[in-house]
Amino acid sequence: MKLSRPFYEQSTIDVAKQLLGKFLIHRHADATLVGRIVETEAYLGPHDLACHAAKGRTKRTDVMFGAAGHAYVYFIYGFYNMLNLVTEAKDYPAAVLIRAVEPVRGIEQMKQNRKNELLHHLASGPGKLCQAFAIDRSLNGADVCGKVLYLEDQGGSMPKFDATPRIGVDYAAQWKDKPLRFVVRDSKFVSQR
DNA sequence: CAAGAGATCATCT
DNA sequence: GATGATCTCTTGA
Repeated sequence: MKLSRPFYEQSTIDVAKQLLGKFLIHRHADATLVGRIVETEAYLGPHDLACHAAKGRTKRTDVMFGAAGHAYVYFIYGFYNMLNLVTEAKDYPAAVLIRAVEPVRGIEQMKQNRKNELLHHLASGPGKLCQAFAIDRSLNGADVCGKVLYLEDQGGSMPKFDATPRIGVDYAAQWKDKPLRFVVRDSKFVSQR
């Protein structure tokens, strides 16, 4: 069952937790790429110093201020794209970063995209995931309740997970230690280093 | 195995 | 002109 807009309109932390175990699907060219989400991070809004929107509304963060259920894709370090899902109400800038998935379908295509044969190196990090799933800034602002890029609940209970501080946000003062990163317990497909 | 550097660019000051 | 929600490779022990 495809996740619809109201799912993304919930509180960002709830969305981040509930996304664990859901399936990310990208219908791209000939291939359908599918992965099971095993790691997410919540970026809570304008007061969260680790959230890009803490610096205000700019061209880059504009999508986060829009309606829930859209993709916020941005480019960083000159190399990598990051995939986020916009949450909460319109004009409230919050999002969930998808950090890692377990490859399920389209694995051959992912290996080609990544130029890497090892299953647990295909999408075990936000930059790798976008490479494997052929996600770039052309998808920024895309509706994830549509037909190209979307998420599915395929049943089953929510996996057991741990909450830890977010990665790479040491600059965020008192926000850097908040347990807003959620990882599926015992998954081999979470981000590595 | 851990640590460090380099790659490379959109965005903001 | 600086910097970052990263990854890979190289180095050294």
